[in-house]
Amino acid sequence: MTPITTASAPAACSNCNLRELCLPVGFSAPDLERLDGLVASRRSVPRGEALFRSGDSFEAMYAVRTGFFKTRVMSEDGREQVTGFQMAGELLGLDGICDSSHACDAVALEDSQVCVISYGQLEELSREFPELQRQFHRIMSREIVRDHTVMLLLGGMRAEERVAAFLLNLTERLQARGFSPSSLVLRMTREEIGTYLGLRLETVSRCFSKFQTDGVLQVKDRQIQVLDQAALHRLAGEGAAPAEL
Amino acid sequence: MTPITTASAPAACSNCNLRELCLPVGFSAPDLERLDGLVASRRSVPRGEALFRSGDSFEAMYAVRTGFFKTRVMSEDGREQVTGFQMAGELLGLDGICDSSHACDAVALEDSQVCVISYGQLEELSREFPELQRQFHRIMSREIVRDHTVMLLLGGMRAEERVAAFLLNLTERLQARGFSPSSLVLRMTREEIGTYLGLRLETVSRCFSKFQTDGVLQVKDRQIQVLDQAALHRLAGEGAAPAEL
DNA sequence: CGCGAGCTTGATGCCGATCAATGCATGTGG
DNA sequence: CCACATGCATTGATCGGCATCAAGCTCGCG
Repeated sequence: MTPITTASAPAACSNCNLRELCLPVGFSAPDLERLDGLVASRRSVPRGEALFRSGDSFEAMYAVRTGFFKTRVMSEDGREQVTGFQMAGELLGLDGICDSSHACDAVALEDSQVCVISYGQLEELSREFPELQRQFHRIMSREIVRDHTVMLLLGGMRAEERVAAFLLNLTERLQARGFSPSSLVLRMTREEIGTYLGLRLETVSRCFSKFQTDGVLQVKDRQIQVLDQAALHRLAGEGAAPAEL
Repeated sequence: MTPITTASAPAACSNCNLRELCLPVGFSAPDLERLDGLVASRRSVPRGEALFRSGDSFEAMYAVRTGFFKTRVMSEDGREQVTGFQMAGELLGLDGICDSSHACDAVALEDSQVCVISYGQLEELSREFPELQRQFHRIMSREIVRDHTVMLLLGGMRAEERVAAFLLNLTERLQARGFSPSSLVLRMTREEIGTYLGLRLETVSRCFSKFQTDGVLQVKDRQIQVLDQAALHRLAGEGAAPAEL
């Protein structure tokens, strides 16, 4: 159902530069090699293609190696809700475990590459390596906590707060990957942002414009400069926390 | 920080009538006894008290044995978002794994009792019993999928759709526990429902009234009769699915 | 009995959806 | 190279759903 390019390379966690963000956090060099069996192969997903779709049988999980994804669920009447954006080092497919078939679509927003992680392998290695078991649980737990934060956002925040919180979250994650916290390129359209935040694309656009005239942002298409991070924090509802960076 | 009554009883999964809903799904009788070490103790939580609070250090998870809970997150400015309601057989505390401290509050909506499940124990037994490992992963995965459904609801549905979907979800879960799908007693206030659904309590109340005048529900305080389940499905956004039950 | 918590119902107003027009890239085929 | 289509973004005008404010009700309880 998804016959997509399958580029096989000598996949290995032990020499991957994402290992501090991904599943093998906290592994020492010797153990790391034992982990290499975890990643069966890699897979390329061209921009716009789905890595998996709702209903696909669950066979593996995927760690983003390069590129950018969105996940989305659909309602019966065709409405789309984006449930998250995933970048390098983040795991996709956790939704598939509970009933052996995926519950959402994962779509590449740019040409991407993922590591294919067999769930069966992960189960086995988890029994052998408590550290891996623990880390996997942490990742699932973090996803739950993240979802609760989004529920808070969708349930009660107004448009400007949502957009500010969204941008802050993006910059934090980019920063953890070594990028500047003040300059970013959006990988998604205004509509996709809106569908994530429970807003229309026009509202997202207006927020960007407002933030720009207020001197908080510099917006040029998808290129964003954060001019006043403290203000962004304030807008997102945080109690005037002084940015220490 | 939460010195609450600690009623110790001979806790055991093997003779628990919730074992088909809870962690030990699919265990045969002999293995079940090995699982009894999982539940260290039970704990009673009076109505209105917190089982744990955001920031509490994470030491264990909890399976609801009797009673009813809500979980909630707070924003810095004091707004509350209810992230879920939990009934018998459901697990609380999964949010605590990711950074060893809880990220939400769990509050009893009526006098309740929970089984205390040591996370350390669960890790160990998971290595020994692949079935348990699998079931635990399924539960976390299901929580993620559930959260995505709520995001869909909060992101795009209007008030009546939200309330209808909420009621349907409740009746389904009650039915899985052997209760009637057409008669239920709400354990929570209108305000708590609203805070879950991203609505004000007045709006929730108006929806109930509307459903009643439309002949879909019979509402008397917290006592709800579902008169037309098919209509409720339609209202929740499903494409006129004929209820086969 | 009186008080307060929770619920219902009505009147008004605001935020963001909706509708609509324009601009601006990029791509495509004549 | 131009004419045209297409996708994405911006901006304005109007509208509607739900929040907000307000009043009164019911019920349980000290």
